[in-house]
Amino acid sequence: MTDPAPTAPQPVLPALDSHLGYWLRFVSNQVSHAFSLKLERRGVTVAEWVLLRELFEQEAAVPSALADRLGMTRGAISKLADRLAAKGLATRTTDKDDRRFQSLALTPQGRALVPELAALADANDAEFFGHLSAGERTQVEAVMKAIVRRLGLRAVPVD
Amino acid sequence: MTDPAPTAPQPVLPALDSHLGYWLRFVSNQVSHAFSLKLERRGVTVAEWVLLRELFEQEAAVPSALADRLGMTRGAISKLADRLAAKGLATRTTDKDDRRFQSLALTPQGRALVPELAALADANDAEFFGHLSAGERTQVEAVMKAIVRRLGLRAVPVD
DNA sequence: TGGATATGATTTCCTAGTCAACTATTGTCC
DNA sequence: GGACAATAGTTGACTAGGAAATCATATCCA
Repeated sequence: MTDPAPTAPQPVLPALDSHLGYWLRFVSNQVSHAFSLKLERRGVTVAEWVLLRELFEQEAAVPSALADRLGMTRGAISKLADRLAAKGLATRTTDKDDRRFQSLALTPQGRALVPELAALADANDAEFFGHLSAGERTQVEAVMKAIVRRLGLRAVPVD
Repeated sequence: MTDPAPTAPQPVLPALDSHLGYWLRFVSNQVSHAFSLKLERRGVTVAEWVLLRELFEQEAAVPSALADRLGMTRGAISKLADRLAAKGLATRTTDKDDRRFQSLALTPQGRALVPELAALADANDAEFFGHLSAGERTQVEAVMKAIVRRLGLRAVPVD
């Protein structure tokens, strides 16, 4: 660990880009950012899109279950629901039987919007990954799924 | 586009997890989150780590150049520098010749800390990707690098 | 019945960014 | 030489989220 060269005072670090995580984050950030720009033109954020999509498939959903599923806090869901409601895309209704519970549901506008946003998501994915060969695609996807499985990860990635 | 089945009112969306970007973000988020937990124990955030690392290699750096390189605004760098200074990890000095310019540099504590954090980064990467075969690693890395190159992306991924 | 407890949602405070306005300094060019 | 443009950094208003306290409702059980 001696350092005889007077012109090289600091030890060398392992290169940042030697980490696979670095490249993943790099690409992933760019993909997300590009997508957020597309969504922005429709007045929607990525988090909002994720929630809208959940509601589209569930018809009506309980906020705390959504929080679990999306890996967000209940507080965050609460505010997100506020925003969606303000935009006229979703509504809250409190459960008749147990008034602690709410259910969130899409408005007709919200329901109409989701497929359009889904098309943007498809386009975005194609933009970044469409040129990959089928082999590359499945290989990368298999590796990612294996990691998820191995570590027992859950939760839809939001941000 | 008619929908004859009364029990299936909504059209089906392309599955979210059919997107490669979905899996990338999923894994990438988990990697980042795990890393942020490790850093937290040393009282450092991910953004701070990235900046510290840059300073470690550059000896002294101009804030606005860093902002460019890290894909952050000058305002963010300014506040980040505040925090690093408050923690005694970096210092600001204004350029003698052009007093608009500053240069940021690590303090001895900052310099001492970086290799420790780098070890955490190594450990984190190994935790998620260490079990991959050399072939898988290089394959995934090659695909990511190709995407970066193809789209002419720059900027170190921070968040 | 009614008080402790549990649970869902909201609210408040905090952090860490962006954006845009602002300050300070330097350079330009008449 | 002096007004004005350009550039670096800072600041303030705003946004989105997390953590923890709080509010509302329901359940349990003595």
